[in-house]
Order: sequence, then C-alpha cells, then structure tokens
Amino acid sequence: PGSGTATAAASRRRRRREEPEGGHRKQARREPEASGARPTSTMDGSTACEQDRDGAIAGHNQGVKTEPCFQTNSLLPSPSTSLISQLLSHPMVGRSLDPCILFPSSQAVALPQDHECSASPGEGAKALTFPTTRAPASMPCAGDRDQLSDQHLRAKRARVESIIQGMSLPPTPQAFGTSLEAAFGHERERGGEMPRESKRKPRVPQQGTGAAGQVAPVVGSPRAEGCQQLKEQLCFLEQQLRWLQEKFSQVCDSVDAAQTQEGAEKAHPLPGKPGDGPDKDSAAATGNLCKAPLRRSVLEVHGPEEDKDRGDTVGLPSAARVLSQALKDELAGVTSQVVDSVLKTIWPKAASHLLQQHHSLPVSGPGARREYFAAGKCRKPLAKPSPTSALGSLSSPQAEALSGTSGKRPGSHAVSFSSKGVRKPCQVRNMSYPLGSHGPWGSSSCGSPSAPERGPLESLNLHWGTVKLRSSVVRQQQQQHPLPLSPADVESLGCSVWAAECQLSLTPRQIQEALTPGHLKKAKLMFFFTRYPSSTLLKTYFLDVQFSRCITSQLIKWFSNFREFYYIQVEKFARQALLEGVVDAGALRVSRDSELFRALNTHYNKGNDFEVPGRFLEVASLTLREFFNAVRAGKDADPSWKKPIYKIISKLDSDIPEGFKATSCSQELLRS
DNA sequence: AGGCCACCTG
DNA sequence: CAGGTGGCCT
Repeated sequence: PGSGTATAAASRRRRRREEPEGGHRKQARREPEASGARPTSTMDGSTACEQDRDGAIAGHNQGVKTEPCFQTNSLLPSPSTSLISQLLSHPMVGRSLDPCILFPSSQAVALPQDHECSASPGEGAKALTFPTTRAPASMPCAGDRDQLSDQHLRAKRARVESIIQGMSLPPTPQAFGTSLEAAFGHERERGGEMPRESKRKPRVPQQGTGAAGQVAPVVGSPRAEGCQQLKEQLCFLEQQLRWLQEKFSQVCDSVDAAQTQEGAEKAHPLPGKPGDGPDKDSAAATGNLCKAPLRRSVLEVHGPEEDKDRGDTVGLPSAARVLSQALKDELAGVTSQVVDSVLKTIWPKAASHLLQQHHSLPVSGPGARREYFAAGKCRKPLAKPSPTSALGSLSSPQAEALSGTSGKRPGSHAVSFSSKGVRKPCQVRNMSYPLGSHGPWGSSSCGSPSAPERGPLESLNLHWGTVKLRSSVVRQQQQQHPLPLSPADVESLGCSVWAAECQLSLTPRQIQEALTPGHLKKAKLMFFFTRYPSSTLLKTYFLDVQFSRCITSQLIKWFSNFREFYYIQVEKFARQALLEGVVDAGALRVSRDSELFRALNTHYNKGNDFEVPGRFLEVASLTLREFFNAVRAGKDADPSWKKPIYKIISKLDSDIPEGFKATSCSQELLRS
C-alpha cells in the first residue's frame, strides 16, 4: 500500500540524479515519437489537420468563390443579388453609358459586390481577383499603356467573373450572419486562437494587395478600356436581365399554380415580358429546379404566414407583386441554399436524407439540391468505411455484437458501462458503440491499434462541421424531435443515430471555454484507450470545448499526468512482483481483480461506472511485464531505461469509441 | 518558434 | 493536478 509513494519517490530521486544526462532522456522521450506509429501519426495528423484547416480557410478565402457549392451550383439564376443588384444598379449603369463615367459607376456597382463577397464567408473576394494578374496592373508603368490596358482588361474580366459568381452566391446578410458565418467564420475565429493559425496570417496582406490592385486600375482608365468595360457591363446586364426574365416567368408560373382563382389576372404577361412560347418553356424548365424549393422555403421560413405574405401584396400591381414575391422567394431560397450547402458540405449523405425528410428544415428541394450537390465538390466525400456498412443496418445490439471488437481481438475492445445504476441513453448507446466503425477514420484503423493514418482531415471537418452546425442551423431545431436519420445515413459517418443526434446537439450544448470536471472524467476514461493522444485527436473528442492554446495544453497535460501515474503504478507493481519472487514475466497479467488494476481503475474510473476495455488490460499487462523484465535485468540502472517501454506503449493506443465525441458525454459522465 | 514530452515540485 | 523546466523535433 504505502510502498507506492515510496517507490515513486525513490524513482524521482533516481531520476533527479539522472537529470544531468538529459541527453539520454531526450532520446528516450523522443524515441516513441520517432518510430512509434502513434506519435508519428500524431505529427502527421497534426500537420494534415493544419493543412486541411488551412486549405479550408484558403478555400473560403478564395473564396466563397472557391466554394463550388455556392458558386458553380448556383448558376441557377436565383440569388437575391441578381434581382436586387439589378434594381439597384440599373439606373447607375444607365448613366454610365458614357465611358467617361462608366468606370466610376462601375466601381460603384462592382466594388460593393466585391466587398460584399469579401466581407462574407471568407476574405475571399480578393483571391478571386487574381492578385497575380492584378498585381502588375496596380503598379502602373508610366509608359506602358498597352500593357496596363491589357492587364486592366484581364483584371476587369476577372472582376466581372467575380461579380457574376458573386451573384450566384447567396450574399443574404442573414444567411451569412447565421449559418454560414457561424459555420466558416467560426472556424476563422477559432483559427485565431489556434496557435498554428497564427502562422498563416501572411495571407491577409496578400489579400490586401489584391484589393488594392483591384481599385487601382480603375482610376484613370483610358477610353478604350471604357468601351471594353461597357461591353462587359452590357454582357453582365444582359445576363442579369435574362435571369430576371426567368424569374418573372417562374414566379408567374408559381402564382398560376397557387392562385387559380386569380386566373384572369395572371393571364396577362408582365409588360415587356418576352414571348411566352419558347422562353416560357425554358424558364419553366429552369424554374422547376428552384420553384418548388423556393416556395417551400418561403412556407417554411414564414410558416403558415405564407399566404398572408402573399396576401399583403394583393393590393400591389401585378408586376410589383410578382417582383415582391420573387424577392421574398429568393431571400428565402438563398437562406435555404446556404443552410443546404453548409449542411451538405460538412455532412453530405446524412444531410441529403435529413434535408429530404425533415420537413421543417428550410432547405431547397431535391431538384435544386441536386444542382448544389452535383456541383458541390467542396470537399471530397467522406470516406466510407465499407466494412461497417453491414453494421449500419443492424440494430444497435447486433452491431455491437459484431463490431464490439476492433476487428482484431474479439472482445478486447468491448466498451460499455457496467450495469451499475441506470445509464442514460447517452452512455449506454454511446459508449458501447462499436469501436470498429469509425467513420471518419475509415476501416483501415479497425484492425490496427496504432492506426497510422489516424487523425485525417475528414474527422476534423466533420468535427468542425458539427460544431458549426450546432451553433448555427440546428440549434433552431433543437426542440424538434430527433432527426429521422436511418442507419444507412449514420453508416456513412460510422456512428450511431444517437451519437449523430448528440453531435447535432439536439440536446442543447454550450461550447465550453474551459475544461470542466466532466471533461476530466471523460479524459480519464479516454486514457483507457489512448495514452498518447495527439492534440488533433483531443480536439476531435472534445467537441464541446472551445479550444485554445491553453485548453489544448491543459488536456495534453492531463494525459501527461495520467501517463505519469500509470507508469509509476506499473513500475511499482513490477518491482513488487520481482520482490515477491515472480520469475516468469509471462505469468504477470493484469486482470480486473488485480491490485494494479484496482489502483488504475480507481484513478481513472472512480465510481467504477465504466467498464474498462479489455484492451487496456492487455496494454497494462504488457507494460507490467516490460517493467518487470527491465528491472529484473537491471536495466533501471540506465538513466533512460524506460525509453523502450515508452516506445512500446506509445504504439498501443487504440481507437476511442465514437461515443466519446458526443458533446453531451462529459456532462453525462459528470452526473454518473 | 512552437508543440510535445518527461520529469520535478508543490 | 498544475506549474515549471529542459530537451527534442519539425
């Protein structure tokens, strides 16, 4: 009993004596990382994560624009900008027919949009402005007018492109202010707090120059440029006009369908509306893609008030009413699209089903979504853990029975709470979730505890996405009944329906800014699975924590302390066994009723409400034997005698059940 | 330079 | 368990 402290103290004294030989120690410490699959993957994962995050950010920088979801797909002529900007810009453009005033006016028209874009999801617009092309243009060479002109033209073209693309974006303030900003802006926010992000800041200045270069060429533009500009403007307007027309016809159709009683009125095409024949057909065709969704969006956004909304416009002239409705529809539609895109981006498959089934979700219908999804290759699809597919269709118990192992040692990974007390659904279904099926990490990690490819990007994406979702879109749905996700949906994520709900935070979860006792408890339980978690991994499993440098290091520190305690305990018992005359290291086994286990379990699983995975017993047994052998061989004379042991143990981390990712986990654990 | 680790100390 | 230190690694 008391010998533990003594042993530990002795160990410490010894270490202290060894201190001067830091060199050895370093090697020892570093060893696991150098060759250990775990630490290595840790680094990789970390780097990859960083890159990914970077990539993601870059993506958003370049933009909104890069985000194919919002861009390409939205070639549907729908975003509210198209209409609104037309209304706003028409007069100006009209005045700007004179090339002399064209540019100023074009600035007025174009720049705001650029800003709009850049101010939104990413500081992106600049990236879209092709800084490289633009850079020279922003440095007017006194004599080289042609070149300047040429560059300027290209710049203009780029900007027009960006304008057009911007129009296809949903720049609805509310949209960005809520879902999108919460989604991607949040990441930037966090990025600021994340140590690694700070390194990436240099990108900002670049954008700055991009923006500068954007304005520069416009000033003092020659007449030739003016013509070109005019041309482009006209093209641009032409396109907008086309869209507007489509809008009109589409809205008319919609009105037709909805208000048959107003047949007489609708029979009159809008003034100036092109022929009904072919145009109408094409418009209708286009409209079919977004009409239904738009209408539904309106209905969902305004709920039962839809009719009232329409009713409000009854007094207006038909054109105005149509326009009004079109604007409403578009606003609603844009909002829906944003929600749709965000959701789809971070959770493609589930989102798809979710969107289709959950009627209260203000999203676009299948048609429009198809468009978005088709073009929305924002992210590569989540890796599908094929081996788990079968599990997806099984009921929970079945799945558990089949996958309770990590594919290697049957039963060794079985994780579940003991029967003590009544477990909340969270714990039971969560914690006992099959370890073998970790969606984000794919099937490859099923068989090997070391899981070299741990910590890939997708998990992070999912993780952030989840957080974002929770904080933005889904929160509004929290009171709703559980989302009707089928096992098939969940299968793609490799986590249970419940876990999905949990992560979507149907139960409201606040993002903590500090670690709580619940988190500590959770961390301790996680230690049963991983002794050397990377910060990336931790971030993945503490989704309800707003990570900062401080939080991260605290978590790391926790595990460091856990390890310390663990190794001290094991060493203590190894020495004890030696003193007791044990000769065969193979006879040393850590069972659930062994003293060592009790010591460890008391420390990491106080309350004993979690069933320690068998795998941990194996690891502990191995550690014990290693210590035993080392001490018996007198290796402890070597200052770095623990190095090989650390190295071995560092490779024995196993996957952590997905259930630990549940944001409610920590709190539930605290209550148990 | 920053992340992570083991170690030591309180 | 947290603070601090020294060290390696990228």
